[in-house]
Amino acid sequence: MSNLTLEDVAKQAGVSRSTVSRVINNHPNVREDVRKRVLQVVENTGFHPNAAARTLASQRSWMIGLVLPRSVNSFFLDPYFPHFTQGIAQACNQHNYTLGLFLIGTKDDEEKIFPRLSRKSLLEGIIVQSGQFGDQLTDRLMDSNMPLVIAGRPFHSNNASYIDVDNVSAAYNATSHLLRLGRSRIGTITGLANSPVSIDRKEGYLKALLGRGFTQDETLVAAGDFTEIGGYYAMQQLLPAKPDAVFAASDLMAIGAMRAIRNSGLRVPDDIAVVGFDDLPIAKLPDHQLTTVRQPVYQFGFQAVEILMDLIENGIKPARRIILDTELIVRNSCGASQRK
Amino acid sequence: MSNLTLEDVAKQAGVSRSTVSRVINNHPNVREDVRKRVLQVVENTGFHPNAAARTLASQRSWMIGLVLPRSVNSFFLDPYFPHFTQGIAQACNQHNYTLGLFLIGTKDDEEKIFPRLSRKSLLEGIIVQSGQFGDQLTDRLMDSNMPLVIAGRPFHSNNASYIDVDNVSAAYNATSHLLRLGRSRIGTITGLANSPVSIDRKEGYLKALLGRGFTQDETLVAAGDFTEIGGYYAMQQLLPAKPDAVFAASDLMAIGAMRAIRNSGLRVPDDIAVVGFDDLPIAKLPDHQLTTVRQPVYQFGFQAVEILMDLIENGIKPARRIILDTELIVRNSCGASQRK
DNA sequence: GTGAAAGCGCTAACAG
DNA sequence: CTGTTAGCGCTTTCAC
Repeated sequence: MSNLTLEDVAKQAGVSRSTVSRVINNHPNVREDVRKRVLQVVENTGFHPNAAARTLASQRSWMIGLVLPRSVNSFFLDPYFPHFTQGIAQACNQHNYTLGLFLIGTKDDEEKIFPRLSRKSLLEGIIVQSGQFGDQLTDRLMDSNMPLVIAGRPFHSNNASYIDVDNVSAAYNATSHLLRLGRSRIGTITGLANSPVSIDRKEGYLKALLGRGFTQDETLVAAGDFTEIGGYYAMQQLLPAKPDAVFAASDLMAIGAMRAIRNSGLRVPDDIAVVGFDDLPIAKLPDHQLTTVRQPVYQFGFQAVEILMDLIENGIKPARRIILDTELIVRNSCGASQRK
Repeated sequence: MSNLTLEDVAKQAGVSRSTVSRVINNHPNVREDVRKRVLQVVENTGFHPNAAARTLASQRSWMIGLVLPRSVNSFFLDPYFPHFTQGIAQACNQHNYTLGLFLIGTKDDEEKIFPRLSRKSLLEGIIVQSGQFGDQLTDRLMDSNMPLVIAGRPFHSNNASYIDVDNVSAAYNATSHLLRLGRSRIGTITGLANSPVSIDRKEGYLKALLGRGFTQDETLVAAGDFTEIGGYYAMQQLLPAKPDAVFAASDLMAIGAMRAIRNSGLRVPDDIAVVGFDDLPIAKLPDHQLTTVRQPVYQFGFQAVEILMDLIENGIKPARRIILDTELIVRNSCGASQRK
């Protein structure tokens, strides 16, 4: 099928290999009729340049990688990731890049895959999902001087480029909203322990409470893991503390929490108001009507790619940092509608 | 960092480039002490072979692609896909292959991406999700004589390799189960129109009904699209026909259907029994307790890769066909537990 | 068991 | 504007 080479096309078009190369790479300095003639042959023969040869000669692979470290095990549980991936894939399509997907399952995988990630001959750049503290892969990637964009601020941001939302103020706003609605025993369900997202969201939550003169109450804080079931258990843990509201660090956990609340015979939002984080499509289902912090997940992925392109084209320093806006979407689960 | 070449390593180890090549490729015919010496240098220098050069010289890229055609727009809505992708990714890790992800969004994407897929210089093989009828991409891929595994039987299986579950008997069993429980007005919510999965599952459903002497009743058939909301609407459409059971072609649709049933003031399973398809983690949530057909989604992905490896190593003919087993998982939504 | 040499198919100066 | 000429870094005969 496609064992044609530049040379073959050149011969058929009666020009040199270089000219064909110029044509397929859209270089100027080719006479219009020659260009047409070559294009014609390319069309007729169905010629496509050999990717490996092109990469080798030009030192550009037109490929980037999306890496999900081991600690991010919710890839297939949290709808967040498919959306995020979708944004990345679309941006790649638009920029004519190929996307490599690296889901790290085990320590072993990590060892095997790392060399593939860090050698420029395969990837021109990497987007890595920020994970938990102690995630060595991210650290090693940061040291590899590959163009790298971290999705979500990393632990040590030593000059690394990343994209994030302002989790602290988002959580602050969400919690403040509950306070304004008159709730006074507000709990929180945090995300995966030791991850920057979780830490930041908890910080925003606390800031709102302390700012209103409340004191920190550890019985109102429960650890989740970003999963629905994790939210369910965390809520069960919270119930004895008699909260009248809860801020969950993800929609999935908020939904789990609502389930736990209802199972215990209480009502949402009458007895306990709930606010989530993400605004995934499920949040707006009539069953949930979840008040939540909307973050532009798709955009998040899309822009991560654009930052990466910038890094690739213009060098990795200075580090680029982008903070996307969030928005509080008020539905019924927080009880706002009932006050009117 | 890694601008080292074989030549550099060779020099440092006092051998020739070929020998180093043999060592890093685990070829026999290298004296043990030489091998050790070379390995030592490789270790010290952190040498990693250039992927592009290797691909060019050996004509092997050690990379496969996962392609989701345009008609498969539920990638980020249906948890099915992340699970499937996870299986593929794990298998790739195990076999030391790199996975390329190609999410086709528009006709334009398709045109741009197709050449990347069909030239062997980038990918050694492809897994494509079977989509709707008229999905040109899949047809073109089948014609490209690239090693290709279709996930879910394609429309025209002209000698293509694919992996699937026996949707007809799975649906037959699910429906028969409802019949055995005494239900007599069983509706179905089909998947995306014009897709083999949907057709097969509907066929199994009908077969069970007809086999029991029922006649086909079109008012008991509603079209969904594999989404939750699609299942919801489809169920609303079904309600006037007063079904006492419904078989949905996916868990997500089954969940949407249950929501519609409850919203209309009816109970599951008392008034209407529900059976789904997939057995995703959400199916077992206490809210749903969904009786469903379990298909091994992760395995599906994993084995798709293994078939592909076989195609790559041993030639694409004859076509390989694998049908995975399903299992009916009985929970509460079908009403089985209440009969005892 | 090891080295020399010839590519793999393309890009990119450099001449002309 | 076009062709010639070197590579890009590796694999793989083929001698020795």
